[in-house]
Amino acid sequence: MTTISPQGRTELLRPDGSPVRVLVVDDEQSITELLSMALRYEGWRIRSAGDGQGAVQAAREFRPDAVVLDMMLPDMDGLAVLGRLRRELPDVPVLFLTAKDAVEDRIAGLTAGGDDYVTKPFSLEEVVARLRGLIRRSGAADRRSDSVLVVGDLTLDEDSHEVSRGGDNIHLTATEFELLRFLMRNPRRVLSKAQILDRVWSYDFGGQANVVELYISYLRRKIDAGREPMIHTRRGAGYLIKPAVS
Amino acid sequence: MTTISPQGRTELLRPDGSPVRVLVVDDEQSITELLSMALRYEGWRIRSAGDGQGAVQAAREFRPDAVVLDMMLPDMDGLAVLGRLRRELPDVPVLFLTAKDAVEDRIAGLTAGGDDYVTKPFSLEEVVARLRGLIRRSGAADRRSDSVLVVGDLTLDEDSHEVSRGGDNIHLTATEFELLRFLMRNPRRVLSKAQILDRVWSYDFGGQANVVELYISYLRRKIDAGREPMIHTRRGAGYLIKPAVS
DNA sequence: AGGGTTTCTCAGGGAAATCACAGATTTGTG
DNA sequence: CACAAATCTGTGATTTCCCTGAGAAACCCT
Repeated sequence: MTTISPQGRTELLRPDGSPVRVLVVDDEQSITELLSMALRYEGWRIRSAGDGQGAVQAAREFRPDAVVLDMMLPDMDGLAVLGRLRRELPDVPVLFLTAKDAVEDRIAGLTAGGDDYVTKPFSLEEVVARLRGLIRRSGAADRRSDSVLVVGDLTLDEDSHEVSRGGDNIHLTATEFELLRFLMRNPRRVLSKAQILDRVWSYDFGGQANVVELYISYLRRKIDAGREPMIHTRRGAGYLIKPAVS
Repeated sequence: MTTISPQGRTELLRPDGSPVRVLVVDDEQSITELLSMALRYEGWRIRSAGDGQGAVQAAREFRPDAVVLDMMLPDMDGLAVLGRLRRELPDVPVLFLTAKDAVEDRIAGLTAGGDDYVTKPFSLEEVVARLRGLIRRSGAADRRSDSVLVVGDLTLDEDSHEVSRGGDNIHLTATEFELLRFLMRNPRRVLSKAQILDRVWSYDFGGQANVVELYISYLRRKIDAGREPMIHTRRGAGYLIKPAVS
């Protein structure tokens, strides 16, 4: 089921109305903390583990609806952990975290069951979106929830990556797409440049903060060009998106 | 009966609307896990067994609509297992898994009754497709469901392996065919290279991920050449197929 | 054995995306 | 109105990703 929280954010709930449960497994504490924060903010219940042992035990006790699993753990091989997790939780989808350059060798066969993966360093927007997709498709959350975000006459389909405004198709690059998704998931809410940077860019991004301005500019050209603007600047505070008819 | 799930995926159901049941028998646990995940994702109910004993017992209790049976089991000869299964489940189709170099004529005799076989190492796309075919033809699922995929003016017949666009017949190699089938079974959905690799190439494929790019390139030459393109690249995300007229 | 076909690796070229930089523009303030 | 701060955007360098030609190896059929 999808509900609208008092703050206007949408969150997934299980069919019985209880919050979705996610287990996060990574040996770097900074990563588990980062992810836990972000995923709790989505309205999910989070448990984390720092090694394979702990992961298996947490799986047994916590009965998560989805797992985020780093493939590089200190005590066990990622595949071994996966096997043990599968025995505990046969139908639970897994989102793998892998190093950028290790993608090809070990992921083979892993995403076949409908699992998914993201490479480190990731952006939170990416992780959250993938997890939402996995949970949605696994049936842990109500299947009626679909993959299309709508704000005014602007739509964004998370499955097909298609964006259109007033019927016109709009092509976006990967970064533009993620930025717009973040805005559209928080309509009518001012998002600071820092929030956007933390959420849309990967956690190790070391560049200039004005990339956000730059990408807002790109988005405006594609989405607001010649139309009633939907993306607004709140000087000194940030940006927000809302339907054109205010 | 064939239904379209909310996500746009098609899944087979039995005439009474309950999910199709499949028993997977293999002594390598990695294989049963891989298959279980993939087949569950098709919307089927799965039970697995690791030897002949377990298979016979599971057949008795679980009453599957189809069986995937490795012919190399530790405790019994494959033929013996088959015999015992047949006694339990006289009309249930069997998909055999055999080593590449196994004696083919023996298998050929077995498949005469409407069964089928796949050689190891297999691709999931292959197993799923064969299984769907067996189930469809056995009558466990509604027979009205047919074997032709259609996207725009492009059609692909899973039985005859014929592909045509706008009336023109197109010859595809085996790999090209499986890639196109996978795309067409997920129209308008972005599929990552990892997903494609996991699904279309065999589970032990250790090669370069750019075979996917290469085969996409081959497909384009045959399908999109001189026409409105149907295969699209989403840079940084993957590929998708959709009708040309958008 | 031999020719045709298919699968796959490798590597070069090219296009697209990302980002830094800097100057232009806007906005709010006194 | 003038100024400063904040924001916007044009330009181009760099990086990343994708496409495809060429050829080697495996396979298949006769």
